[in-house]
Amino acid sequence: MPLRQETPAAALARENTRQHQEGEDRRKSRRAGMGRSPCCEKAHTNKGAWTKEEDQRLIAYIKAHGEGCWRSLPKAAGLLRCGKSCRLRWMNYLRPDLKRGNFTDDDDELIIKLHALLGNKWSLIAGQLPGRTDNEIKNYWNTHIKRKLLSRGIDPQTHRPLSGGASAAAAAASGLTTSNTAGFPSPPAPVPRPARPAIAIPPNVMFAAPSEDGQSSSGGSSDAPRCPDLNLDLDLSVGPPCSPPKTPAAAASTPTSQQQQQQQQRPTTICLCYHLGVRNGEACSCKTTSPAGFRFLRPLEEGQYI
DNA sequence: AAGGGGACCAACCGCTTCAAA
DNA sequence: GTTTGAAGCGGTTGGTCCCCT
Repeated sequence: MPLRQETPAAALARENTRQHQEGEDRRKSRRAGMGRSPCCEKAHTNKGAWTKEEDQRLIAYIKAHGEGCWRSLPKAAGLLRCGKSCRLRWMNYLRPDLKRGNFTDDDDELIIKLHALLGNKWSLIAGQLPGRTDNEIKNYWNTHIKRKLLSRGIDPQTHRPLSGGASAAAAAASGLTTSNTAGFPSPPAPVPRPARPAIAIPPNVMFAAPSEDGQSSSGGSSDAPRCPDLNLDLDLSVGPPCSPPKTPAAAASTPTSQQQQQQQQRPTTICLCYHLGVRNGEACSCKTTSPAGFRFLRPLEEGQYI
């Protein structure tokens, strides 16, 4: 699967070369076509590619003071960058625990399964792949895995078979998706904003393929594109189970106050996220912690799927 | 050898979420 | 309960590299 292997040394060399070639002029003009004014109030913040010196300053500062308070970091570190830019650079490129290099086939499959479960929640997916960043996985998805799935006849958004053969593949490739017909819950569509997933997956979670009729089919036939092999035992819930997800059509409509009331009246269940080490709000919206140490899961919102 | 086009990926923007005031 | 600002996230852009013709 590797298309372009790049060693760290090569990457550095490439980076240095690139930095050399990039002058102030290009830096200034680079974003000329893009939207609103920068997030930072400073007119004199640098943009574009980071220089080696900037990288070193950022690394040195974070080594000395740790991460945090990105807003004030640039000034403290002597960088003419906005905090967001510093954070991004650190998270996506400079962090020492980053793993560079190609994704393995196992990584591919894991990403595909996680995407089937979580949708475009790249940060959550990245959380299951140590050393990988959300940006990296997002790029990798868009450049490799999408194509891989399309070649298998699978819609990368819905993870379901494309109907209509080549024409459907072409449609998917052009950003169109075919309708779902198999009744398997699809991951949240990207637009509008994907639904917040309610469950976070630890790295050791095993996936078992549910078949169309709800039976496990982990050893089943294999040519057909497989739905995500999710074997999440959710029997931990206390009290009656949550209401089943509504249809996508229902999900599309904005909740009325009556719906919101009903939502509030739904029973609570134990939030797995708490035990999985997911930060508050990262995989669910629950906030409270019971005296017994459990956080309670806010039931799925309209249109949310697990 | 040169040019074109696709692939790759760093970095940006805009939006949402969250917590403090 | 409301406001505000920082942090974080996802979508998108555009420069560079590489392969093919």
